[in-house]
Amino acid sequence: MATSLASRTARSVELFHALSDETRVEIVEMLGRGERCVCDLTDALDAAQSRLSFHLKVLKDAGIVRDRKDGRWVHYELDREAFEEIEQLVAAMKPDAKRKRAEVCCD
Amino acid sequence: MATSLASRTARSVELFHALSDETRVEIVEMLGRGERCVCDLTDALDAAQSRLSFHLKVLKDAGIVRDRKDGRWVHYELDREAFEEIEQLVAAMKPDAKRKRAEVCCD
DNA sequence: CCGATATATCAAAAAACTTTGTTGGGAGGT
DNA sequence: ACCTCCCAACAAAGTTTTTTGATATATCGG
Repeated sequence: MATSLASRTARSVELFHALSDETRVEIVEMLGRGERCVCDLTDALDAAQSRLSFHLKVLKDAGIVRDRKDGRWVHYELDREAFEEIEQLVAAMKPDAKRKRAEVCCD
Repeated sequence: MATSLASRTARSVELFHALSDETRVEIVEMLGRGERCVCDLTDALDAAQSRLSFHLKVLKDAGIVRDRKDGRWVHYELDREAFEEIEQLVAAMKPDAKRKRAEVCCD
C-alpha cells in the first residue's frame, strides 16, 4: 500500500472537507444512531430537502455514507471503512514516531 | 467532561475545516517532520508569504499548530493534543457501539 | 391513468473562503 | 540611524461552496 504523498493529501482534503460543515456533521451524528431516509433527516435537521440532498451527495461522493433505494425512499447509512480511513490519515499526521528530530532552521 | 453535542459539532467543524485545504494539509505534513519557520514553508511549498501566513493562522486558530517567536523568525510546530482531540471526535462518529439498532423508518 | 410523495438535479443568488499585492512592525546587522 | 529581512494584517479581487426555488423522475395508492 504505497500510497503517494500527493494522493494521500488529496484524499485527506476530500474527507476532511466533507466533514467541515455543520449540517454534514449533524447528518453523520444522526446516522450514527442508525440508517435514516432523507425525509427523517429533513425533519430532524429542519432543512430544505434540496439542501439535505446536496449535503448527502457531498458525503456520498467522499465515501462517508452509502445509500440504498427502497421503493420511494432512499436510506442513508455511514460507511465504516471511511472512518477507518480517516483514523489512519489522522494517525499519520500526528507528530510522532517518524519524526526525525528537527534540525532547527533559519540560523 | 460532558461536552454538549452542539459544541462538539462546532469543534469538529472547526478542526475538519482547518484540514480541508490542500495547502494546509501540506503544511501539517511538513511540520510532521519537525518544527519549521515560515520562510522554510514558503520555500518548500512555493507559496507567497502572505498566503502561508493566512493558512498558518487558520491552523493556529483551530489549535492545530503553535508558534514560537525567535528573533526575526517565527517557528511553527504541530500541537499533539489537537490530533488526539480529532482522534476522539472521529472515534465518536464511527458507526458503532452506542448504535441503538435503527428502527427502520418510512414504512 | 391520476394525484401525491420522496428524492435528485439544476440554475441563479448569496455567502464563505482564498489569493494577491500592499503596508507596517519588530529584529538584526552595519 | 538606516537598511534589510521575517512575518502578520488588511483590503480588493477572484474562486468555490452553499442556499434557495424550480423542475424532473420514479414510486405508490387509488
